[in-house]
Amino acid sequence: MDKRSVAEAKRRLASRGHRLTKQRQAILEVLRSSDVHPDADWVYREVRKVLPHVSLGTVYRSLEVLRDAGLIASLEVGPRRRYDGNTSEHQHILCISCGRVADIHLPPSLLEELEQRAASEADFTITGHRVEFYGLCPQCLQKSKAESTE
Amino acid sequence: MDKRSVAEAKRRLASRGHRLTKQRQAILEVLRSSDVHPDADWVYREVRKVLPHVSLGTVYRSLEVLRDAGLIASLEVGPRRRYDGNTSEHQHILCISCGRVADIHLPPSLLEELEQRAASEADFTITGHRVEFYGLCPQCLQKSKAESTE
DNA sequence: GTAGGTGCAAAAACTTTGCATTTAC
DNA sequence: GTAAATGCAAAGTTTTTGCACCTAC
Repeated sequence: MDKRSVAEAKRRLASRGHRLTKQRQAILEVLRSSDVHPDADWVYREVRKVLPHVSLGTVYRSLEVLRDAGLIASLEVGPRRRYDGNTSEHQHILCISCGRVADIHLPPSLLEELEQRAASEADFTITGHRVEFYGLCPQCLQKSKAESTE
Repeated sequence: MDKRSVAEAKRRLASRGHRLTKQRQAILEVLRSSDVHPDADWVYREVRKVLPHVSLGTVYRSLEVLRDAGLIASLEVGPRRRYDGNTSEHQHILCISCGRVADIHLPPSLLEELEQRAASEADFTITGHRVEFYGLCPQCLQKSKAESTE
């Protein structure tokens, strides 16, 4: 993680009364250098390669703090909570066969229309949305095709 | 639950090698007569009013079987899995303050456009989507307004 | 009659928490 | 220096499972 990123992370955490510890920095680095959208346990196992004594409790606590500070994002595709080092607005698609998650970028105008429609339907004040897709990734599609022609 | 519904449930379950037990029928009735989008434990407590000896394990197993048979739907807004007796295509909005879930109906054309956009972005074969919103329900909006003017 | 389902209780899976000690600022 | 954070372990919450007995078909 470069100097600028460290400073920015420190700033964002400090604004909420938190600190950038080496554990949190390691978690950030692990998440930002991967695109697997992992769960807490995966992060824990990766961080332990760098900080062997980190605890699972710290990973859970740090993921929450980092997410509240807007430094990472969380998603709930599937049964357990997963995390994403990429906080820019984007959507996900989950492979129903292998569990892999890929990124998708929908046009902001379409998302805006979505929220407007929802707002006019419900009496709610909308603060956010979640748009996810399910399907078969190219590899699993191949596999299922191969199996059906056996 | 009327005769027709029972027959339909029986048919759907039978097609997958399952049976319509009195426990499953009670679970279906509880879900269909409510719009709270409850979790397994709520269903358990409701069903126990009718069948006092039902077990939580049976509720979990039945909810899965009923969902796989298409007789109910599940949603993952929030930390635990919730269920919906209404299986017709619709979306949900979750109140971030009180946890209440309300139904929304987006135009099919908009959802279609969404899937088409996603399909053209990812290499996946899309089989489904999940569109959810977050916000404040009218009651909680009132409350937060009242608090901020205190 | 029999495959599928149930109740019960134990276990698994995931996440949170209390506390003495350490550390970032 | 001190408030925040950590490691460790224990506990909490939600969900799944093994098994002997039951029941829908």
